[in-house]
Amino acid sequence: MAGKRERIAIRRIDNLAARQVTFSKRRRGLFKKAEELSILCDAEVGLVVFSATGKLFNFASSSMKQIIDRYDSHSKTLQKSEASSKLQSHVNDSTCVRLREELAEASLKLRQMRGEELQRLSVQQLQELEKTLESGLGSVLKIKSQKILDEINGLERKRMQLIEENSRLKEWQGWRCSSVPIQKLCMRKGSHLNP
Amino acid sequence: MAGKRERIAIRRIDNLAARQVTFSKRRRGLFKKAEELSILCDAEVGLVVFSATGKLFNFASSSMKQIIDRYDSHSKTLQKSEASSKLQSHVNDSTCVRLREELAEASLKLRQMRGEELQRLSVQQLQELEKTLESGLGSVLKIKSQKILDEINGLERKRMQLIEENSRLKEWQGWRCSSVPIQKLCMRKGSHLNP
DNA sequence: ATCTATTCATAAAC
DNA sequence: TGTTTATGAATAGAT
Repeated sequence: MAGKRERIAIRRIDNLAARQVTFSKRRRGLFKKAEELSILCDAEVGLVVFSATGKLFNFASSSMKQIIDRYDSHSKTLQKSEASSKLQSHVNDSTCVRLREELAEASLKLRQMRGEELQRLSVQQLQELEKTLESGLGSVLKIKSQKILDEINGLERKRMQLIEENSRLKEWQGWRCSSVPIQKLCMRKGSHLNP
Repeated sequence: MAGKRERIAIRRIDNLAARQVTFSKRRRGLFKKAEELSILCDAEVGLVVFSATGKLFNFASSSMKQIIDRYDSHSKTLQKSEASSKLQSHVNDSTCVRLREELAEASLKLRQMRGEELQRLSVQQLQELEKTLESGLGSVLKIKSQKILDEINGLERKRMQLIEENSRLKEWQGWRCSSVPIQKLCMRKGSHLNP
């Protein structure tokens, strides 16, 4: 028979063998779920695990480098000094530096527009942001309703076309039933302006 | 009643709302399991997730910087100790290209949030943008009123301090006018608990 | 590694 | 978002 499973407390497993077994099982589960999340929800996921024995396991929905870079640009309290030697050369490239700075600023602004990291803004800056957001929202609403109207009009136009085509088909059918010679039928069919 | 749960296929969830709900739920589950693994098995775990909307979520059993550094030192098969300048510049170029792309995307998003270049967005995308803006606006308003309240409280505190100081000064003046010897005045002035 | 009994996670509905 | 419920999944313990 199999084991009577019990709930376990979340604290370090003392027994080495049990700990290793659990590590294997749960690590697989964790990586599977990480991948599922990235696929199901269109998210970028990076997962790095070092076992107690120092072995590396990792998963990245895109590439780990890209994810780490993106992470760095988000949590950009850190400065150039901390970059790994691999990245040093990039930092020394003036174009890259400028791009990084611009990107950092742009993503800060984006995050602020999404309502994050507002604490260090002054009341006046918040007021400006509020105005910007309100005006943006206004434009979005305007364009949205415009698009919806367009869609409705498009559908209406198509409906009318179908009605027209329908009546033409009915007319055709009427002529067919009354045994009109093909030639006359063709003439009639072509003369839209002369019903 | 609750739902009759069915298994779901692991592929991108098309419906936006369902995708967001699933993202929230599974993200929590994933982070919980990441933490449990690190505690149970004494492993070093780093997890980074970017939602489809660009929001960052992360967990690190120690510190993310430490984990990334350790990851870099493990995964560096391509050491740059004496890498050719060709390879260097290539890496640099591709980094720049990526940075440019990210910057372009970020500034497009910014402009769209400000209400520009909305024409090529679908109604659904506009709807998402609308939600984001509304939620951002909500946060801005919240933080703003919070800050204003803080300012008011600060002013009130200062006002009270001034009133207190004022009454002390008046008292002093009273003593001065009644020609109290300086010594007594000083004693009295120091004894705040004994007016 | 394989097998269950059980706990846990979560899809659907509200 | 939070809650509930029925069900699918993960996994602890045993083999």
